[in-house]
Formats: sequence, structure tokens, C-alpha cells
Amino acid sequence: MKSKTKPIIIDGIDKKILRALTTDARTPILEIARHVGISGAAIHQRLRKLEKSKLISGSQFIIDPKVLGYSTMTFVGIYLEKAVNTEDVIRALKKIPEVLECHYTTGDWNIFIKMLAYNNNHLMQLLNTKIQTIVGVSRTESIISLDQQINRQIRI
Amino acid sequence: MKSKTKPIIIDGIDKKILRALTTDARTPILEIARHVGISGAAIHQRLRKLEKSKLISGSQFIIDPKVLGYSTMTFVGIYLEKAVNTEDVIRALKKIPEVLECHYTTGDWNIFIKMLAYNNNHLMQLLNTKIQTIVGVSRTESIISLDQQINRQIRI
DNA sequence: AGTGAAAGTGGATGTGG
DNA sequence: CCACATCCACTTTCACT
Repeated sequence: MKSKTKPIIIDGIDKKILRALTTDARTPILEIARHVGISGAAIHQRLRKLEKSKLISGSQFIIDPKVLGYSTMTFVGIYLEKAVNTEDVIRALKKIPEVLECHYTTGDWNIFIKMLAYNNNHLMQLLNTKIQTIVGVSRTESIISLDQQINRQIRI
Repeated sequence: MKSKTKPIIIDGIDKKILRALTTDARTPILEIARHVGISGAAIHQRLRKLEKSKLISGSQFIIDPKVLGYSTMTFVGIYLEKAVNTEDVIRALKKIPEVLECHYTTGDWNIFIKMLAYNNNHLMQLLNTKIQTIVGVSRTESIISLDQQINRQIRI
């Protein structure tokens, strides 16, 4: 299967549409239309094009974890034992809701995750009872985020 | 100012609303209403409550960076020189669009960032011409994400 | 907290330029 | 690629429970 994904051509109007909708997914199409000076139907067509190109992969309401009491964000580097099925480890990590991201990485660690916890105690508990207990995990190193200064999508 | 944010009480209906809207920000209120068995107006009221509590901090269309050609995601640990104004460094990082996240962290690094690049060459270029040139940055260590297996919000 | 109805607005679509 | 017109669905508000 030749993945013949055409290179997407995005003009200034598309950019304005994307900027509006990546800032607020509920921005009315007609409002964007007024703003860029073409009809709502035209915006609608362009949106279909952008969705078909998979450039837009969906939309989400954003939950603020702090309001739920999650005040500690941590990055955890994970060392795996040599002969281990990494897919099983990923599967186990997926079952831990506090794990938000998980990457195979270059460097010393085999796996790198981003994780939320209520506080440092909870973090320790998660590491000891959830992460370290996964078969194949030999050791972890934690990097706690003291403050997040940037959090955004790629600019369009 | 005592930040007297009441602990939010979220019942099962709120959870269903949030689950629908964090999956697809454009889910019609009436559809959710039919699903949970109360009126649209009631869903609307609850949404106002959730927004007022700041648990919902907004909504976004999600852009897939891969479609734009960004195939390399990298975490970069940054060492700063001793007597440096970290705020200036943050300010400089904010101006680099490829930087998506930026954290003050515990551990060896002072600052930890998540970054996109088109490829390894572009990554090198970004490091050499954008990151390393920031006044106060002494050294960086890069961890390249070979594959991202998990990417999600906190579960509700 | 929730209902139901009313009023206004926006999304979706087809025809035609 | 866009405009216009249409229809239908959705959001929002309010009086009432």
C-alpha cells in the first residue's frame, strides 16, 4: 500500500480557520466566515478538506487536572530488563490512568512517561505499587515538574 | 485573596458529559441529554457549572503534527549557567514555535522541554541555532521519542 | 436540579457561478 | 473554490416545578 497522502496545501484562510478552532473548538463557523470574509459554506467545505487530510484529528474539551487535585506532574524514565516483552509493559502502563504519555526513547531509558499525581506521596505510591511492580521494569528515575511554563500545540 | 475554590462535586452525569466532550468537543448537548436521560437544558446548566469551576479550561481542535511533516518529537533537558535570569530563558523559548512544553524541573536539568522537528537534521539545527544560542543555556541533553504509545488526558 | 417550550442561531447541503 | 438559499438541528433562555 503506497501511502499516497498528498502534501496538504494550506493557505491563509485555512490557517485562520485552524487558529480559531485550535483556540476554541466551539467557534461558530459563521463567525469565522465573517472574520475572513467568505461564506459559511466555504468554511464548511474547507473544514471537510482539512478533516479528510487528517490534519485535524478531532476536538476536545480540555480538563484542568489541577482542579481535580492533581498538583504534581512527573516525567519518569524507565529501565527495562533485557529480555522483556515491551508491549506487555506498555499494556500495563495503559491501565494506569495517571499515565498521560508514554514514549519509546533513545538514551539510557527504554521508556519515558508523563504522569500525574495528587502530591509527592501519591507519586511515590504510584511508583512503588503501580510502575515498579510491572514485570520487566528494573528501575525508574523521576523528574518532577515544579512548574509548567509552556503548553501548546504546534503553531499554524 | 483567599482562593476559596469549593471542592468540585462531580456526579455520574457530569462524568458522562465530560467524557463525551473530551472525546469530541462538538458533541451536541441534546445527544448527551438523550444518552444520560435528562433534558438538554439541564445538561446546559451543568456545563455552565463545570466551566465556572474551571475544570473545563477550554476546547480545541487537535492538529496532527505528523501531517505537517513533524516526524521527530524530542525531550530536551537544559542546564543553565548559575547566575542567569530564568525568565528570560523562558521568554526566549516561547518564541520558538517548535517548543510545545516547558517545565522547571527537579534533578540535574533546570529546564525540560518537549519539542517538534521535521527530522533529525532539523532537530540539530534547532538545538544549535535556537536553543544553545539562548543566553544562559550552558548545555543540553536530548531524548528522542522513537514512538509515542500513549497520549491522553486524565480520566474522569 | 430539572422540565418544556419558545426564539434565535448555526450547521449542512445542493444548485449554480 | 465560492455564494446563496434552504431546511433542519442545536443552543440558549425563562418561567415553572
